[in-house]
Amino acid sequence: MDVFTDFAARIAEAARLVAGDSALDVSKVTVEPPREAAHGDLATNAAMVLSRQLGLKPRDFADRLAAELARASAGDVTAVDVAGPGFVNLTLADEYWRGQLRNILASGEAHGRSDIGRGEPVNVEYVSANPTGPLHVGHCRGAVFGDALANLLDYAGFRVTREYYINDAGAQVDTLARSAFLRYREALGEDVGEIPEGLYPGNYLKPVGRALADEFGDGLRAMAEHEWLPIVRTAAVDSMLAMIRDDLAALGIRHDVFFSERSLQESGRIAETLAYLRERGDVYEGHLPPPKGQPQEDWEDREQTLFRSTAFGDDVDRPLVKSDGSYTYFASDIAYHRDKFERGFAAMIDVLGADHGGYVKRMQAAVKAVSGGQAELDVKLCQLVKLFRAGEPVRMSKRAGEFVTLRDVVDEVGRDVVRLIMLYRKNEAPLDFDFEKVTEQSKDNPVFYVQYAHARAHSVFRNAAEVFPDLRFPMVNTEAADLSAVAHPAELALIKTLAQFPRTVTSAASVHEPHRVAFYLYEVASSFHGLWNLGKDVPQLRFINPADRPSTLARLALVQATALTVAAGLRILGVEPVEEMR
RNA sequence: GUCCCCGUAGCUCAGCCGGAUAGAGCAUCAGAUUCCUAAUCUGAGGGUCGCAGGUUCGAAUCCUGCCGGGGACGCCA
Repeated sequence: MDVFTDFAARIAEAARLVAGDSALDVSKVTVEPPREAAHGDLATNAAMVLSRQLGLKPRDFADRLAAELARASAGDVTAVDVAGPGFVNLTLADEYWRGQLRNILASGEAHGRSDIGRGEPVNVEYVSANPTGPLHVGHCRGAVFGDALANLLDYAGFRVTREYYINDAGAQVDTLARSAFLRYREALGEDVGEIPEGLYPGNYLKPVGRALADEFGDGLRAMAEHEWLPIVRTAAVDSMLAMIRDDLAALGIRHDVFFSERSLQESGRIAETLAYLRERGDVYEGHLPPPKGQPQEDWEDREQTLFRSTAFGDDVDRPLVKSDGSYTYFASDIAYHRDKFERGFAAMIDVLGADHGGYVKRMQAAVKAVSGGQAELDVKLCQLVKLFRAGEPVRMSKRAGEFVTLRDVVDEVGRDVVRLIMLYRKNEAPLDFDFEKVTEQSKDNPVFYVQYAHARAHSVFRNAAEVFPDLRFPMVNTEAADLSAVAHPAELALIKTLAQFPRTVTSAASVHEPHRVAFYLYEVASSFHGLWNLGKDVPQLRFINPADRPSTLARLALVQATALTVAAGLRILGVEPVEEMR
């Protein structure tokens, strides 16, 4: 059991005993590492939080709580202090921390795994880019974020489904089809000249045209558009999706479900959903005030089909049917999220670009409406990534078809670099991505700093195996190891940092913020590199001591716990923990 | 006009479901290598946490209003 879970239980028990109330509500009690190391190893706010409901002064309750904790945990706790407004600070015995080290080693690759999710299903939808071309760099961040979040939730015990919504029903895929049809004619030998404005100019449609020519010969050319368009559209969308899957695979991303918007329409699910909502009074015919902001030339007042999102916290009601009679994107999305709910997801997460900020309230309103308040949607918005090369912004022109693709970035700097850099920032903060900087091999590059900690640990193992040829990775038999040589404050500090991993995972998972894991890993790396360097000043602290096998084994246990913690964290982020960097 | 995000050290950013003297990296300055990888480490200086109120034992963190930056606002998805 990790230290925080352990002592949360002990403190709750002590508090109930002192209060003489076995049903005392301890939900607001926290156990955390104090900011100041001088305050000990653990601090709890129990006295401040509980004293009011007991009619006691915080300090008085704290004194009694401290005495009880000192009594009940005598072997594990070396000091209990009451400080400030009523904090109870605990200092734990070195042997307790060595026990934590033993626990970490026993957990092995599963260190930090937890069951706070209790196997509950969570649906994480991410990427969901239009299937009209290759993924560009803008998709990168949401892709990596969504994937790491899914990993994180999985590690915290949720049953995660990774989902991609294919927008294959709008006007854009028709444009795609027309663009592909042009390439088809080109493949048949026609000179099509410049790709007209409004069609997709990219070369990536040429293979689609070629494939159509191979399959149909010039058979499509004789058809009317309404005949060839569905055929070409299907072929083009399928081809784009295959390309997108390839791009995602290059980033180490694989979705469980690809969900087609068109399938919703064709199965009548949208109409059915709107009927359901209409029955409940959440869909009605009405008028909307003109949109504010940018004046819209072609706006005209008309009666239309609206979703009563204001009943669920949105600012205005939202249209569901366009003037041409087709459904709005929002209408399909409502049906889609209803489908998620009916597939058993009460917890949904959508990862979107920051430009979709205006969409959040209505979507959350919709999820409430279609689930009868049973489901909750969290929308994670990812801010823009600005590309730089040696400090100079990289210019892109989408119209000319000149944009940096996700593949370009991955091919140039590597998947691990892309992933860790994208995750080394809060999702809603903008991110500068400099091709030069992110591949720099120095400590100001967190990718290398963290990777190197893991590689360095394995370098130690390799060296240890030369000194003690019977040893091989994993170096330490957990049960048998005598850890008493691990006693220096810097070594214990590293254990304390490693012991925070489970807590980091659960808190990051519960707030849906994978970047916390990335920052934590940097902290572990820093503590480890520091200890390594201490071996220069204090040779006895070196991990490998040829003259002293027992202490070497104890140190190797610490190094191994570090390596497996870093590896576990990196795997959550989807980064490969490398064993050597030369 | 309304809504969302951001505003913390010279720079880039953590910390934000309330906790004690607000942290890290870069940059600056001063140091460490007969060494398990110097791709590293140690130390120093550097702050009205945008501003003003409020909530409370306690606010960078929660609430309200303002200022500044970005984004969104029926028939794009």
